[in-house]
Amino acid sequence: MIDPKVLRDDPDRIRAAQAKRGLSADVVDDALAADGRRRSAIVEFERLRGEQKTLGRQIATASGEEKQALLERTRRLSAEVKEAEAAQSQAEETYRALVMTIPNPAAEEAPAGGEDDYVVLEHVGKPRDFEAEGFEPRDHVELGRLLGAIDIDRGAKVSGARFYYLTGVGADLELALVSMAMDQARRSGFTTMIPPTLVKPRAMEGTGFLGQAADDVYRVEGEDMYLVGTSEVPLAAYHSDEIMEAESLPRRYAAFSPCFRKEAGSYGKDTRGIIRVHWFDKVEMFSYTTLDDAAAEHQRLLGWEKEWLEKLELAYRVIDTAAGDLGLSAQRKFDCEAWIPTQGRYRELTSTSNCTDFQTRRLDIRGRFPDGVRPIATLNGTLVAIPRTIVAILETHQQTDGSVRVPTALQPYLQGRELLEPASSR
RNA sequence: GGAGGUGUCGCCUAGUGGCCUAUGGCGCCCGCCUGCUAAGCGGGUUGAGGGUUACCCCCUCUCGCGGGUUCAAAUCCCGCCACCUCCGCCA
Repeated sequence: MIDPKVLRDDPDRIRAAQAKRGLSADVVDDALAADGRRRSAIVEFERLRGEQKTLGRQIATASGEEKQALLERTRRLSAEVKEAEAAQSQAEETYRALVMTIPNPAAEEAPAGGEDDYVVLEHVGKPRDFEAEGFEPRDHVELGRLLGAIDIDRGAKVSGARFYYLTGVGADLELALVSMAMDQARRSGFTTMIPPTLVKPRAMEGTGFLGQAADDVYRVEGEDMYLVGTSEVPLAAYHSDEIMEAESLPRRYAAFSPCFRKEAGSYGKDTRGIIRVHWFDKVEMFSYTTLDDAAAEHQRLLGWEKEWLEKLELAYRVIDTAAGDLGLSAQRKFDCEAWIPTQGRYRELTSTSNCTDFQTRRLDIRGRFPDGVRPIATLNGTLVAIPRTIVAILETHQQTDGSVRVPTALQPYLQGRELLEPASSR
């Protein structure tokens, strides 16, 4: 949720922020009007309630006719109070519903515009030149089949399109990547976590996934529960309704969890392979810190993501996502996109967002500072999203015979294996 | 899933319709006293919203959550949630 004070005192700032994302500013005016109605409803209720309390105290000590007269008066008043209270909660609900739809204003540094208006910040590593090496790279589907690592056909048979089995060395690869990621996170000061992935609406809404993003979310039939699309959700909600001691910040968590996404609206996109799937496992980094430190923490998260990709010896670039592509909660977002040889382009492998106080306001998370209780910031960043990382590793490190070289840093997590070889040649 | 119990401030706790504007203790903060420390003494210490807005101040809400009864609810009634104990089931 945006800062209600900013909305009230400096609505032009929110209007400009809407424009930068390519959104209408009408909601700003609607919200301002609703805020006015809300405040007058509060004043009216409090006036009546105050009167009721005053008279109530008199009744307690009055007697006889005086008491009867007071009772007569307060009986009517009681109904008015009830009415005013209902009007107040109605007005607050209307206001809240409007404000909740307003996205986090993008950072000044974030590029304006939509999906295609990102800015490339840097390239790291060089995409492997298969032409110069004189062979046609196989795609991950074929490599996965050769290695006995990915079984897409049976995934479809059992669960449908966009599902897969990781088998044999594929399963080993996931466990290795997860262990390696958790090791890195632990060394970097993160508390490792295994969070629940079925959550109540509050957690979903608090992290900004129930608004226009709700289409992409699995809801459990017959229960008020959702399957999370990222462990950002349970990690953000972890400290909901809490006041965190300022000196305990930054607090960092790294969670391993499955992620579930409907992928609504992506029909026909990435239908081949495991680039875009309904379920995958992920290790996610999550930080709680002060608003002053948030931008610096964002750079740290990006730094850990880069360290990770470099250890996997992948070529990638970093982009600064444009305002319109930020999602509801983020103020700024960096994506690390790895080069996928058979696609001839960079694809998102990790993504890190600075959500400033947007989620903490919704989840009632604050910090206790020497000068009082104030909002704090949350940030999230992918360490490893398994399927896409497997795609990048297989395709990047493949050899002419279909075997795949294991990046040095990963070898200790794969029983020392330096090479993954096709099942038939073993 | 069934039965019973519990839910009050960071923690413990008093509180059975109006004198609750919620008690006391611990912890914490400020001050006094004091060779130092401890003890002692005095004061402060939930959070949110609104009025006003430099500050002060005033008001409303907040006793797990939501309803209801009543002129008036921490207190009475109903529903829900969480935890504890037991039973059932289960990895």
